[in-house]
Amino acid sequence: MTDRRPSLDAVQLGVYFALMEVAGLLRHAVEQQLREAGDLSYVQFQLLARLGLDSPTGSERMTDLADGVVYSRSGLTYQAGLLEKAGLVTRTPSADDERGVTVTITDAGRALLAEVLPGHVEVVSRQLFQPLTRADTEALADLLSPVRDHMRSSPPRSAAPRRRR
Amino acid sequence: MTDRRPSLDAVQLGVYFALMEVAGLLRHAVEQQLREAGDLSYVQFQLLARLGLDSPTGSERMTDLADGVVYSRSGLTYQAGLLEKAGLVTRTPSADDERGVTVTITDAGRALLAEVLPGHVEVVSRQLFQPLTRADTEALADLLSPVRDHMRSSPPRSAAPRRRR
DNA sequence: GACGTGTGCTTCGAACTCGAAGCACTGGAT
DNA sequence: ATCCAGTGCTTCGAGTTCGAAGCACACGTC
Repeated sequence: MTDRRPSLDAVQLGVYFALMEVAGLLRHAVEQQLREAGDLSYVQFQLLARLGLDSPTGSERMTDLADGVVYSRSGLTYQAGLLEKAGLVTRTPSADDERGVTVTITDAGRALLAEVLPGHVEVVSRQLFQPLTRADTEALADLLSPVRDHMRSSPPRSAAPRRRR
Repeated sequence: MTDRRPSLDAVQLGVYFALMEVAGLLRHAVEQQLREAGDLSYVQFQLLARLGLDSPTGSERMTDLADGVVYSRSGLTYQAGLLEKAGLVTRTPSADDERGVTVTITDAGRALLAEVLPGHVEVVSRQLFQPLTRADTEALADLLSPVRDHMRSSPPRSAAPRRRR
């Protein structure tokens, strides 16, 4: 019988730390650029990108958005409020489910997104992909995908068990 | 002449998003475990781990710590204060440089670190490495290392230009 | 050895973040 | 039809985060 107690060897620890450090540094670099280019926080950019680029309709429900960007629901309410105040998105009650709120990107939102995107891409390109060959990038994609899928299968934040009353 | 304007293709975009999502989800999972096991935030754990595991002496200067965990200096002052109040680290003026502050992990800090580490490792192991083979892990290590080194070479946070007076 | 720029850390205020609790609607069971 | 547990979102309070400004020391030049 093998050791049930999982442990991490040096390589694994290295990967873990490197992953977190890379993500942290990248996020930082990106955050700075976004702040300068469009006065957006990273989260706000993520929300706009998700609505403007990933979603065919430009709309999504709050919870899906929150899970998509790995963010707390209450935090999303706050950020969505800011974006709405800035006229970049609109919030409307969902058609089918009266509880739900649908967030939709506005034309102004799309315009701002288009404005900051080149610089954003530039930073990511330089920081993340410069040291990687084409083949490296593809290898990385193949390695990260299963991990992401695996992690997603864990119950998402929104499914956090509620306190028993 | 190739296009000077960097752009990201679908694969690169996927890698970028996957990377950030994986890091975010992993951080979350780990954060929960740490909170339950030892009432530590992720940052606090990182600080203790860096002092207790990476540093031979168990000490490091504030700025190095801040850069190491990708964190603002002022934030580090705050967290170091909390850790000190909890008796997990000590802060003493540096011997050679009167401006510097050396942070050192205490025995209590080491004890707590040892206590939460197994659970931490367990979470990382399950969330991050379960879908990866041994070879995958090594490949990932080889891919992330150059990226991390590349990013580190950019001026660190602490070197942020100060406002001209 | 006095000056002045640079660096290390802290303080400060404002903004952000989170989970818990609360409110509103849904959908299945009775 | 009524209940009630489940879900979607917001509100709330407490804690955290950041950059800018401030203070103290270091190290170069003169």
